[in-house]
Amino acid sequence: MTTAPCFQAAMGRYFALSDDDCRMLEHLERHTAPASKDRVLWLLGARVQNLFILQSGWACTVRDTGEGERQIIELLLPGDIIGLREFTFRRHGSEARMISAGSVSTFTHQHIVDLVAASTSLAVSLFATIGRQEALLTERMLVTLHRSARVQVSHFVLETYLRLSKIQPVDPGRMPFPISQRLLGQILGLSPVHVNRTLTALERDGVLEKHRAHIVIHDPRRLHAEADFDDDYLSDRVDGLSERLAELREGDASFAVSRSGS
Amino acid sequence: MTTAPCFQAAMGRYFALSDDDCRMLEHLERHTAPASKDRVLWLLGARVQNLFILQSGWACTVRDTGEGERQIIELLLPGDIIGLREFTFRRHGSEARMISAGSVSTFTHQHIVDLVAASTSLAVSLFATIGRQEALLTERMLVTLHRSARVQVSHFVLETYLRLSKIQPVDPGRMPFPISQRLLGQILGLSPVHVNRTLTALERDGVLEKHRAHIVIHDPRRLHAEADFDDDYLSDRVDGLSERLAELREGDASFAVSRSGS
DNA sequence: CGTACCTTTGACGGCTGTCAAAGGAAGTGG
DNA sequence: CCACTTCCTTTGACAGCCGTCAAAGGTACG
Repeated sequence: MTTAPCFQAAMGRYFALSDDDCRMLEHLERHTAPASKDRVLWLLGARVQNLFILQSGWACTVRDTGEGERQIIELLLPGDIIGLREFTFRRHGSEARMISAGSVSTFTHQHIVDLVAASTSLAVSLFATIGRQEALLTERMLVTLHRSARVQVSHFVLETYLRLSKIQPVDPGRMPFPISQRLLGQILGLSPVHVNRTLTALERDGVLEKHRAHIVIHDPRRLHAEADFDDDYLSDRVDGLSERLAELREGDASFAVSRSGS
Repeated sequence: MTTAPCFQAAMGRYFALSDDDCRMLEHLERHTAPASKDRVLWLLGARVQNLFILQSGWACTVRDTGEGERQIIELLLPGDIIGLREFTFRRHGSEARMISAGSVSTFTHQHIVDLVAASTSLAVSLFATIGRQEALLTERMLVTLHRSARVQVSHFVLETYLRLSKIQPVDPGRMPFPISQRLLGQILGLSPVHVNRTLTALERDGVLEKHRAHIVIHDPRRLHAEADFDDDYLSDRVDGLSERLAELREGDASFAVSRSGS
């Protein structure tokens, strides 16, 4: 039951947080419990209530698409917040479940409102977080719609490698990857058969080597080229907002004042 | 230079806004100017600075995908805010441009910070807005990855019809639709040739009839079936948050207080 | 009246899905 | 420690949706 401030680190990626901000984030991570593989965090159609912070292990949100097919919408890694995109909805439009065993912190959607009310910088950090998650989704869509299966697989592996590297050092020669070929197909919208053919080809060409729960990246540069990768969308850089936050903190409410009515 | 409170109406979809909130939104819509067809609002890679409220006309955000192909990421209709998903980024990961002539209100990303600082209910409404935009993207991805071109086209037309209907009455027999077949292909990830074949088939079967700038929906119910449509993701219903906002407004900061202690 | 863009149609090819079956690897219970 | 079950991986054959290429007709606009 570690209380590694996983989420604090993630939220602090965009700009420095105050001590008060950190205390509030700690509060969110207070109720942490282990979660087994395949543990369901919420079901499709369930009333929105709880959000989660993934402390360890991998998770995903997923939708069934008629005819028994499933599509993974987002892959969540440690430090990610689960449910932010849906916290203003009445009911969940997806299912959320653990991919591997791990642990999650639980809190309610009303806590998010409290956070937003209490701290502008945390609110903006949440916008930054949701924006990054959406950028992942956008990039996935671009790749799945316009690139071959080979590029898709390469792109996803590299993206995941880069995301993981942000939260912990990762050895390209042995990167954690608890994703079966079937699941990989559900992430990319490919059939498991074709995923297998693609992986076999990538292994034959010495690009990477997928094992049951890890991947060997033989040549990161080669993979980068295979994936035709442009990593702008993974950037945590924010611009011009921290300055504005500082001004607001110092009482310059030039705009905010004008609201309360002349 | 109308000051139709287009955006206020959109922001008020989730829960009632106070007079102060409305005044602040008016402020955002102060600088409104006409925008011609194909007017570029920002370019890929440009520094993030301005956001826009689409007062009239249609717009989109778009990405080039190598090899001269383009993918429309989101379609923006009157009342939509343009740039919210990227306002915490340093540079734009997309291009934004007008699809048809219209008018837009312009303000800076720092204004969003001011808004969030000044009003919790507006901040939460912004989260609701960004969440709905992301839901559109998710649904588009599910349909494009797993359904035939026929379903994709039907789904998109119906979705657009329902979105439009939320902001103005729409006659199914003559719905505005300033989208060329080429553009429709860029939205769905299909070739213009195949879009044409699909539309031809849908017209032959009496489902709809696309003209240069409008669509005739012969039988909405039939279209609904063709699209295998589930409109949950278009819901504006929010749950449990307005109550919390009211409590906070009345000074109940039970959570916010507990943060700084024990 | 010409230019540019949009729409339409046909032929052809390929990437990827489906179906089917067999071999492996991991976990379970006796 | 072994049988059994279940899931994952692998391979082959075949089909189909959709992209590409090409060309012609239509429509708006200057």
